[in-house]
Amino acid sequence: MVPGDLGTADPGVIMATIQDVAKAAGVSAMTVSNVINGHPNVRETTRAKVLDAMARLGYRVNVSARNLRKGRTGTIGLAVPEVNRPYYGRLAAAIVNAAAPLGLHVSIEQTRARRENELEALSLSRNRMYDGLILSTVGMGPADADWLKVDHPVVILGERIFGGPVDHVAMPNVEASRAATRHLVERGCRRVAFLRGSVGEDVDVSSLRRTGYRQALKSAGLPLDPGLEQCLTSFTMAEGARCARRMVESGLDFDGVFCVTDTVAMGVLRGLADTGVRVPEQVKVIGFDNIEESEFLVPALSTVDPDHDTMAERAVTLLARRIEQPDLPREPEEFVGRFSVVVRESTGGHRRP
Amino acid sequence: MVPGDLGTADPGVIMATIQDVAKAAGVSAMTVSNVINGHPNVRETTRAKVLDAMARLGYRVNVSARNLRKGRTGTIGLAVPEVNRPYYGRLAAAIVNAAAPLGLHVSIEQTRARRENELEALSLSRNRMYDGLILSTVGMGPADADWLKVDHPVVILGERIFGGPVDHVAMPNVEASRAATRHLVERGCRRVAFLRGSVGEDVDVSSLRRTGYRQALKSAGLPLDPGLEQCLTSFTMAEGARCARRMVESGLDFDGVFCVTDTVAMGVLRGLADTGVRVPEQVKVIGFDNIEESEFLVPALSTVDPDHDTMAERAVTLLARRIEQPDLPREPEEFVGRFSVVVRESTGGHRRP
DNA sequence: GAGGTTGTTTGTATCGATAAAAATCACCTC
DNA sequence: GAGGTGATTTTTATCGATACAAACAACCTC
Repeated sequence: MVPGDLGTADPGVIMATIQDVAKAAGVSAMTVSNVINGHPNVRETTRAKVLDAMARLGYRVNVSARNLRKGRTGTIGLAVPEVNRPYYGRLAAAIVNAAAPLGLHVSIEQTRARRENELEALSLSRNRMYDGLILSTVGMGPADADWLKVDHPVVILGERIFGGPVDHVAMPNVEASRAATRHLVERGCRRVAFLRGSVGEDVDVSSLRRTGYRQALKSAGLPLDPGLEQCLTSFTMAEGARCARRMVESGLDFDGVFCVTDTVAMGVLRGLADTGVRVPEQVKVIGFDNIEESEFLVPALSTVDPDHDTMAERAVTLLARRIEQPDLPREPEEFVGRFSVVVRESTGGHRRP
Repeated sequence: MVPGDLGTADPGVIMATIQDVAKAAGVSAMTVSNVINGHPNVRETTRAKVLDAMARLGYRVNVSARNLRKGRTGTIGLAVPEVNRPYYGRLAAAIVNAAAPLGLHVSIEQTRARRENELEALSLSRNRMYDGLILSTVGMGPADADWLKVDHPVVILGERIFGGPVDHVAMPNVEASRAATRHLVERGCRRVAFLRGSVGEDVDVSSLRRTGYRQALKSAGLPLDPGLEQCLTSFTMAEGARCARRMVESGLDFDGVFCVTDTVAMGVLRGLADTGVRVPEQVKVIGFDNIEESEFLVPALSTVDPDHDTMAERAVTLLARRIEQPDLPREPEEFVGRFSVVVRESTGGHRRP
C-alpha cells in the first residue's frame, strides 16, 4: 500500500486524533500509539481493530505533537549560501539523500554567504526547530567561533576551520590546489595565473587554495608573480569571463589558469573564447569542484573532484551520531575528504579519462 | 543585536522553558509569551524584566510546542525530483527566497521523479509536518488526481495539468516550444530535430513541447519527419551528447535541434563538437529553461526563458493564501507563466542580446 | 488453588506554548 | 470615595502524542 492512504475521510473535516481512533476502536489511546509505533505486545486482533479504525477515520499522526513529546523533530537544517549554485546544489542533493535513510528530513536555509544569516540558522537550530544543523560557514570567521559553543548538534561543512567544539567536514583545499597547479606545470605551463576571491587574514577558500597554488609553483622552481594572482568580486561565470578578457586584453603573459571554482573556470573558458585564445593550445585551464557540467563543456574542463558524496554522507553521519547521543561529549571530529585531479581537454587531456 | 543571542547559559544544561523565565522574572508564563510575540499592552518595565530573565537563562522558544498549540509549523514542503538539477535547483532557490519574507521555511523532499515518492510527500504534508506543499508532479499522472483531493494546501508546479481541486503553476509549454521551433525555422533551418523523453498518453513535458514543435513546423509548411524526433532515456547531458553523436554518425539529415531542456542541449553541443559539426554554421541548437550556464557556453546557447522567479513567487503566494484562509474553498487557480526566447550564438545570434 | 511468569492493556502525567476569559491594576471623573 | 474605562496581568484549559507505571489477563508449575 502506498504510504499515506487517504482512507475515506471527507476532506475539509477536522482531523481525527489518536483519541478519536481509540474511541472508534474501543481501546485506549496508548494502544493506538503502540500500534502506530509498531510496538510488540499488541495482540493481532487488537492491531487489526485499530488499523481498521485508523483507516475509517483517515487518521494521520500530528507530527508537532509527537515532536513536542519526543523532544525531536526528525528534521535537520542545512544552511548554505544558495542551493542553485552548482557546488552547493550537488551537496544539498547528496545530503538529502544521505539523511533520508536515517528518517531525517532536511530543511534548507539560504544564507547568501552572509554572516548574520549563518548565525540566524544556528539560532533556529537552537530553537529546536531542527535536531541538528549542517552549516556551511562562508560569511562567519574564526572570530565567531564562540557562537558554535552550543549544546546542539552542529556540523560545520566547508572551507574554514574553526577551533570550536563542533564536528567539521572539510576539503583538502591546500593539497588539492597544489595538485591542480602541479598538473598545469607538468603539462608545460610556466606562467600560471590564479583566479580567486579576496583573501582575508583567516582561513577562507581563497587563502587556502592560494597556499596550495604557491607551494606548487615554489616546489617547481617557478617564480611567484603577484600579477598572476587575480582577484574576483564573486565566484560567478560572469566574473570569470570578465577577468579572463581583462587579462588577455591587458597583455598579461600567462599560459595556464587555476580557477578557485569550476563556475569561475566556465566563465574563463568563455572569456578566452571571446578574445580568440585557444584552450588548451595557448592557455590551459583547470577548475575546482568537478561540477557536472565540466565534463560536457567545449573544451571539457579539467578539475579537482572533492568527492562530494563522501563529504555529505560523512556530515550527516556525524550529525546523526550527535543527535542520538547528545550527552557523550566526544572530542570534536574532523573529517577531511579525499580528492582527485580529473584531467580533461582544457589541460590537454581527453574528454573521458 | 544578532538574533539568537546565546546569553550566558551554560551549554549542556537543560533548556529553560517559558515557565522558568516566568519564575525568574516574577511574572506569569503568559506575560512572557506576550513579550516573545511582541504583543502590545505589556508595560515597558515588565518587558525589560522578562527580556533580562530570558537573556540570563538563555531561553529559546520550543518550536514544537508552539506548532502544536498553533496548529501551524511555519514550514512548507517542496517536492522536486532532485535539487541539483539545474532547473529544479534554480526553482528551489527562488522558492526559498520567496518563502522567507513570509516567515516560511522550506523543507526539501527529493522524489527522483518517482510517483510513490511524490505521494509520500503528499502524505507528509497531510501529517501536518508542513503547512502546505509545493509539488512537482513528474511521476504522477492524471490517474492519480484523486490523491490531490486533500484538505491541505497544495500547489502543483510543473508541466502536467491536473483536473484536481488544487492550485497549479505551469509553464506555457506549447506556446514556448512553438516559438523556439519557429525561431530555428526563421533562422533558416528546414530539417529541425526534436530531442525529448518518452511521451505517454497524458500531458507530460515531452508531449506538450512536442505539440508546440509540430505546430511550428506545420505552420511553416515543413513536413513532419518522425525520424527527426529522438527519444532520450533521461534529460541529462550524457544522453544529449550520446544522441547527437548517434544522429550525426547515422547520417541523419538535420540542420536544427530543439532540445527539451538546456541540460540536454549542453550535451548536444558537446556531442556535435565530438563529431566535428559546427554550431551554428552547420546545425543550430536551441534549448529550454535558460539555466545560468547557457549564456557562458561556447557557443552560447539560445533558449527559452520561462521566468522561474515569477513562477516560484506565484507558487508560494498561492500556497500562502491557502494556508492563511483554509476554509474559503476558492476556485482552484491556475497560473501560466510568461516566456521569452533568448537568442544567442547557437542559433546565429550574439552572446548578449 | 496459591504463586509466578509472561503478555497485553490502560490510567495518569507530562512535553512547552498559547487562546480566551477572568482578574487585577492605574487612573480619571464627578 | 463610588464608579467607570482602558491597560496590564494572570488563570485555566487545551493542542495531540507518548513514557512510565500500574493493572489486568492468560497460562503454567507445584
